[in-house]
Parts: sequence; structure tokens; C-alpha cells
Amino acid sequence: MSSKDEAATPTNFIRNRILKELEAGQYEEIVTRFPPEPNGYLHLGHAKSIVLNFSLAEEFGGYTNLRFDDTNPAKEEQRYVDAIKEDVAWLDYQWKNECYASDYFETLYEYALHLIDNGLAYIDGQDADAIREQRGTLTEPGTPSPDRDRDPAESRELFERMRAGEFEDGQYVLRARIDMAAPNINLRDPVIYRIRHKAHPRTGNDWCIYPSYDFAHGQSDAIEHITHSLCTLEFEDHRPLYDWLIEHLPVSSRPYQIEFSRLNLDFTVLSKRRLTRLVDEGFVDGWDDPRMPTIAGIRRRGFTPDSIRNFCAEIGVTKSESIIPFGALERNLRDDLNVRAPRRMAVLRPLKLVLTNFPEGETDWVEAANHPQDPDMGTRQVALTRELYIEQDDFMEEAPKKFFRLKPGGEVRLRNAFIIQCDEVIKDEAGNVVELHCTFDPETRSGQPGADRKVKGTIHWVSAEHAVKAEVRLYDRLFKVPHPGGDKERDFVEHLNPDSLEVLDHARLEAGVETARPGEFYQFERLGYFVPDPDTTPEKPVLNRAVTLRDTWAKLEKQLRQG
RNA sequence: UGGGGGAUCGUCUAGUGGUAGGACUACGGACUCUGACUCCGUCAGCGGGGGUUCGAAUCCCUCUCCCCCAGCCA
Repeated sequence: MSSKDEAATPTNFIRNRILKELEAGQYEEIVTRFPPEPNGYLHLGHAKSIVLNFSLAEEFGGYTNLRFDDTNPAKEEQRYVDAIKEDVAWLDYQWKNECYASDYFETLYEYALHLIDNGLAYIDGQDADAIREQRGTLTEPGTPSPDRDRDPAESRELFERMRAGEFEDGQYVLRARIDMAAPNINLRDPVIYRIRHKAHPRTGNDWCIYPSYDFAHGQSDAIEHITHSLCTLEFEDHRPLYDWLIEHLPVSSRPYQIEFSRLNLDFTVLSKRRLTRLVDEGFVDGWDDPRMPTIAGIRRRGFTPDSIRNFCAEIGVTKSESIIPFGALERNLRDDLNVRAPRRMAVLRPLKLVLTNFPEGETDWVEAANHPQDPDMGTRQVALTRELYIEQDDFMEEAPKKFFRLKPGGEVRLRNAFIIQCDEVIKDEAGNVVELHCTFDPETRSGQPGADRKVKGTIHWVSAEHAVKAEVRLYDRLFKVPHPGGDKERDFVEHLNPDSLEVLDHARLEAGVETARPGEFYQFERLGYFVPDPDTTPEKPVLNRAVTLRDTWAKLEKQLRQG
């Protein structure tokens, strides 16, 4: 393997560990799982986990299960299950088994009985407040529950009656009997079963007692013969409990939990709790709002699965907490789309331009390459007429020296067509520029001999007659500050960017783009990458700008303005 | 001030006793009918202090800072 290939296969501490284990012959195959709770949509943080789990199993010839951690019917819904499956599939990963923690409720119940019978769990009749008070604090040990030494036979009977529905919510809980003085609070007799008279999306009313996360997760891993159970850092101090349960239960395999740091992106939030609030309180237009860092959101925005996967490979996997610039994600999209997106012309904010020496009523069809570096993508004919639209930004009446676009008396090339000169600037009463009168140089038609006269700038345009009106939605960062979730003084929603969505109603597209469907993408030259929104129709096209092109001019202009 | 983690260029990340490397960003340049792409180049780092060693990002001591944990959430 060349050094370049090695660089293309980034490694990480988990992969290194597996490599060693494999070398030592500890595993036949690597089995991982992606275990979302179906209580919300997947976001980019989940994407990191998905890519990690699937790529590890794939590399080492194993497989990955999709497992829904559905142990809390109070929060979970089928629609989230459906959305999650769609998102994982969209990322182009195939799970081996579709599993549910709820599939294991019967086994888990038996495991609980096993603990009870061995004096390792007991039924506590206290309420939540009492249990909390007895848990102690970070610096003081807990105090034992009065029920801690309940006879196992009695606990068993109570547990069976819990299952039978004889008690109310909260009346009893099952607790593991570990160590009330443990410095790790998770070991101070954690609750492992609670009563919830609530229909479960999958098991309906079969159960009224449900296992806690801690009691379900590791055992589910064991049942599925997961070898490496990867999760985020906040579960690190659950690992002793994870191990304790595995060791004290008659499970059929021995999974290991390994923790890595979760993904953070600047100028957004990546916690399901916060994202849920944005949706529920109407700050965004739903889970798939293109401004949301959800898989559904960025998909609608125009991101590709490859760009997400590449991004996840690029950021690596460690235990140190990090915040990745949102721009890193965008660059991956550009890199992907640059290669694949056909080029088109579109004008976002139209300024009328009349070619005064162009015959009225005629159309000149100019040839345009669909991709400057990829001739295989072919060419197309674009209509050039006397009346055109150009971008408002591409004309300046009083232009700085570095402005290479159109200015009074100046010359510029119309992309794929002629060099034109600006002869006259038409204004309204208020002094706004409303129209430009220009002449074109017939000798400079693109592709013709002698057309290679150099001018500084090239601008895009569309034919006023042929272009199609469209709505274009531009997206900016959702928040105004880099770390909206890190402000302890203020609610994160106070940092929302009021200008995160800009809707342009008068954009004009090169003819043909109006029939594109979601999932197709274009580069509008000099503007960025655009995809049709699900709202689009041929009669009223709606396009999303997924990401701009890199814009050196904008940067220069900003510097000029700031001196 | 209990327990568990973490600290390497601006950012992310390699490196577990032998010249701190890569990617991104930034900056400079080349090219250009996209101020895109591409190409070339430059800047830039081991949290602090001790110690061991011929030699320390790596081992030891110590200090500092950051994150997580007191749900019948996951």
C-alpha cells in the first residue's frame, strides 16, 4: 500500500484496538450496532456513529444491526422509526438485522428474575423522591433503602405482580443491588425496571413494566452477539454497570462498550432535546427544514450521502471533545458536487440588460459545456436574445479597481457567448439602476476563431424571453454565535439567526431546470450548488441553495470595506 | 472539594523513548470564458513546572484548565 493510500484510510483508536484483537485471534468477526432511540430524527452526530459502526464492521467482514432502543413508550413513536430507517438507508448503509430492544422484553424480564433470585436485585416501594434523597451526592455516599434486604422470594412475587399490572406507575421499581457507597453514582442501586401503564408502539399493551436503558442496552448487545458496542463519552461511567450486568447475567456473549466523543458543529446545535424544541416551538419548519442539522434537513438542503460519509471519515474518531467548523461539511459537499453537478446558468437577483445591436425577436443558440473538466457530460444550447438578465451584483456604477465585472463603459464576457460593453445605465426616479444598455462584439462568440480576446471578467446571464421564473431559497447559519448551546446565561434560541432563510421570488433559471426533481443537483455557475426542493413544480420551480461556491471576491470585498 | 474522561499548528488529527507528520483554514503565487476547480508555495503546534534518560508529545511527579455523572431519560 502506498503512503497515499494509507492517508486515504484514516485510522482511529477503536479501529486500532480491533486490529490488535483480530491479530490476537480474539474474534472471528466484528459485529456492531447502531442503536437510536426512536424519539426524534437522526442528525449529523448520529451520522458520525453510523459511519463508524458500519465502516468498521464492513472493513472487517462483519455486519451491523440497526437496533431501536425502544424502552420508553412515553417518548417513542413509529414515525421516528420510519424516518430513522429512511435516513440510514439514504446514507447507503445496509443493516443486517432490524432489531428492537422491545423484541427482548421477555428475555430481559427473565434476566431480571435471575438477578432477584440471586439477591442481586430487589423491589423498592419508595417513591422517586425518596430514592433520590437516599442516592447521596457527588461527595457523600448514599444510604440503603429500607427495602434493600427484602427477601428475594418476596421481590420475585412483587415483580411478577408488577408485570401483571397490579400496581400503579411509580408504586414500585426494581433496583440492582450493587453498592450504595460506590463513588460512581450509577452503581448506587440503579433502577432497572419501572412501571409505565402506557401503550408501546410495538408491544402495545403486552407490558406495563419497562427496562431502563442500562438494563436493556448491554443485554441487547449480548443477545445480538455484538462484539463492540460503541457509544458516546457520557456513557463512560455507565460502563462499570454495563459490565456488572453482563457478568452477573447468563448472557450468551460478551460485548464491550467503547466510548468516543460526540460530534459538535459550530453555529448549530446537535442535541435531540434542542432540535426537538426548534421543531415543537416553530423556530424551524419541521425536522426536515433545510436549516436543520438533521439528516432529513441536510438531505432536503441538497447534501449528498457521499459528502456526509467523507466528512465523517475526515473528522476522525477520538475521545477528545472537539467542535468542527460547519464549513468543513460544506467543503465536502462542494468537493463531491463539483465533480458530479452539471453546470447551468441562473440569475438570482435579475437586472435587465439590453443588447442594443442585437436584432429584435431573434434567438442565437450558443453552445455551453455541461462541465468544464468533464467533456463526457456533453454540451447544451442556450438561448441568447436581445434582452437578458444578469446578476445585480455583477454591475457596479462606481466600481473599485479590483472589480472585474460590468461597469459603465467597461467590458465583460457573457459566459459561453460574447464580450459586451456597457454603454448606458438607465435609472428610475429614485436613482436605482433598472436597466443596462450594452453592445456585443460579434467577433468574440465563444468557440469561434478569434474569440479569445481576453477580458478580466466573465458573468452569467439568462435570456429574458427564455428563462423560467423560480423561487430560490438561500440558507445561512441557523445561529449567530459559534456555540449556541454553550451559553449558560441565555437560552440557546435567543441566538437564532433571524436571517437564516432568504427567499428570492424573482430568480430566473436557464430553461430546462424547471423540470428537475429533488435529488438532482446543479451548479449554477458562479453562484453555488442548487437542488429542487420537494415543494417544486414545473409551473413554479423551487430551488434550494445547498452551498455557495467558494467566493474569493466576497472575501476581498469584505477586506476592502473594512480597510 | 467523590468518581469518570480529556488537553498536540487557528481547526481536526497522526505520532506510546529516537528529526512532531497529514488534512482543512489562512496567506502568497500560477492557471482560468465560473473571482469556481486544479496546481505550486508559505505560515503555524506538544497546557505549565519539575524529574528520569545520551535522547521525552510519549515514562514519573506536580500544577492548571475543560467535559460528564446525583432521571423511575437515553
